[in-house]
Amino acid sequence: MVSSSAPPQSPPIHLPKTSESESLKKIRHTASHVMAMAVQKLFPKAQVTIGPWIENGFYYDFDNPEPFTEKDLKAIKKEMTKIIQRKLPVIREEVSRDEAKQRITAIQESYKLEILEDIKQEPITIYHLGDLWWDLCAGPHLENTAELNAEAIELESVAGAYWRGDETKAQLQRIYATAWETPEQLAEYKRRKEEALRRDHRKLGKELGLFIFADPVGPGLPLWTPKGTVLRSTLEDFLKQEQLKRGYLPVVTPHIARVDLFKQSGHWQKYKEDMFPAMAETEEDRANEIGFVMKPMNCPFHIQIYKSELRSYRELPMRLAEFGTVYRYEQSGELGGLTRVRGFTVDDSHLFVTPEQLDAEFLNVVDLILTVFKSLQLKNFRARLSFRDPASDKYIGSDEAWDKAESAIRRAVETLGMNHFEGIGEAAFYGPKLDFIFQDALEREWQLGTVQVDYILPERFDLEYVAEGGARQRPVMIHRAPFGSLERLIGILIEEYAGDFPIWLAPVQIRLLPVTEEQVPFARQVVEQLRSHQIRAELDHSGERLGKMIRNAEKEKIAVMAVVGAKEVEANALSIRTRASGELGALPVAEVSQRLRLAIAQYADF
RNA sequence: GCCGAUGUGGCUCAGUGGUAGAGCACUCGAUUCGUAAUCGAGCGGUCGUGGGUUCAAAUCCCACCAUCGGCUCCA
Repeated sequence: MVSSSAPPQSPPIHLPKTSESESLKKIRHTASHVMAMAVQKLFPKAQVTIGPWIENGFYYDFDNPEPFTEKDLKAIKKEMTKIIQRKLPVIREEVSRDEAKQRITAIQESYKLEILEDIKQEPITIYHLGDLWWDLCAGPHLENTAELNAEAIELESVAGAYWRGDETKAQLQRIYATAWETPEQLAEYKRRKEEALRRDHRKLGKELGLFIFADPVGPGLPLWTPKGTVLRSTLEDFLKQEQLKRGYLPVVTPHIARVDLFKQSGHWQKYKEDMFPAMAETEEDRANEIGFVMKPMNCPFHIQIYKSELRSYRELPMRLAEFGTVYRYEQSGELGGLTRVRGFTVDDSHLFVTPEQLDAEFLNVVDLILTVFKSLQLKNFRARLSFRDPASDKYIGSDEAWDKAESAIRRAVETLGMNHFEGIGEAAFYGPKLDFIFQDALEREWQLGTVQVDYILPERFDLEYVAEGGARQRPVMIHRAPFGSLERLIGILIEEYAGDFPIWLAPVQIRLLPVTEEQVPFARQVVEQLRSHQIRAELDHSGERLGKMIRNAEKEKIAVMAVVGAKEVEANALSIRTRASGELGALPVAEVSQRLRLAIAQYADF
């Protein structure tokens, strides 16, 4: 249905996350058991594994010879309703480890046996549904299945999932479901999911004509339309200005380089499989790994520029910056919209600093990143200290270098008193990071900005500077990208604004709507006048009626519309209508121009 | 890469074995119009691609490609 008015406002229904509600925890634990029991009733060959709650519902992983279908979900739901109606008491029982083992062996559930081995404490708790079904579970649970409301439960989707999240292990069938206290809550949850779909950047990107993907070009390789390119370059210009103020030096480097460059940096050894295959002239070259590859990162290039001359301590910190487009061969199943692509542009910079400058320079970078987020009105992010996993061998460099780098990041975060959490195992292979994590419309998390402290690449590339007094010393590198990826940032921004960009970012800042053809010459002249002030103005010359032109502008989410009729021509004025506030009445052309320029300069509304 | 679903004109979708449909968009004509759709006509599709089954395939089967939901991965 198409409606011109805002949806009717009903009293808001509070939807807590599972972690915030004891009641939902019980409901979802119990619902998950009921679902597992239903599945085993209908699919006797299904083995149960785990079935935890998640923030908006729960899932359960089964090992079943056949994947479940949509039809199966309906049948399972029906069976669950029956179980609920049987009013089975949920009984908690404590047993010894041996007892638990015996019982599991008796019902031949091999996955459960593995789970039992992981449970450290004793006694082991078991929850029964009447005397018909039981599962190892820590609880808590409802007291009776009848406390579940079958009308407030929905089985949402099936998906493959690896046992223990390990791709070398068996692939299980996961059923995602949700359960609430009341059907009204379920309806509200579904409404919000649909709402989220409306702001999905893939949908809006198509509707607003910002970017496309083309089959002949290839997956994960976005093409930017004129409107999308305005967005991109506006963001680029904005950051370039900020960087200019902070002493960054622009550089430009090529898209490809010899394999050797990445052998020296370590990328080839670690990420060969994730790079586009090398371009080799002969099969012999290919066999010897001689050739050129698309760059997966910019750092080795910037390092070459640093190395091209003998550097003095007087030149440091040296901040080399570039919007560098990189190419990574992401797994096919991982691609999605603009958030995960195979070619993307990093607002990259590499800072070469003395060890003494490190702390201050790190703080400068974080300050820049926070300034950028503030200007973009991005508030909903979390800062993650991405450190190495001591148990993994995927890193290069000495423990000492890592310790130094990690403590530098920790010091900076403490100095700033910034909210943060630690992500062990989230570090880059050459160093720890401070990452800024955002959510998309579907509540999936993505890394945007990042700052990394690196003692290791300077070592690998034998970087030096001449210190005061003449001694050769090794600089420290900071890798940083406030946007992270321009593509991903734009994806997040589209969803954050739901397509309603602030004026300074909007591809079209004002559209003139002439009431009849009579006003077209005047409107054309006004458009030219506004454009001469760097305002992105355009004219609707469709010849449609006013109502239709407004409708089109609204659908395209044009923030400021200017109606031009006979009266306006007479008064050298524009009747302004904004998406946000509706009709504002007639304003002199000069004032409209002035207000637009102010809004643009201050990242504000009209 | 793995599991599952989906793929019909530019867009949104209908069409489950018998000569390809609708709305919007686009083009043309009429209308010159004041804050979310003026009326009429026309153009447009080898039904993702390639094989197969059949007298006959958008529809059934196989493979591949792409997209979506997950899993795994993410320098």
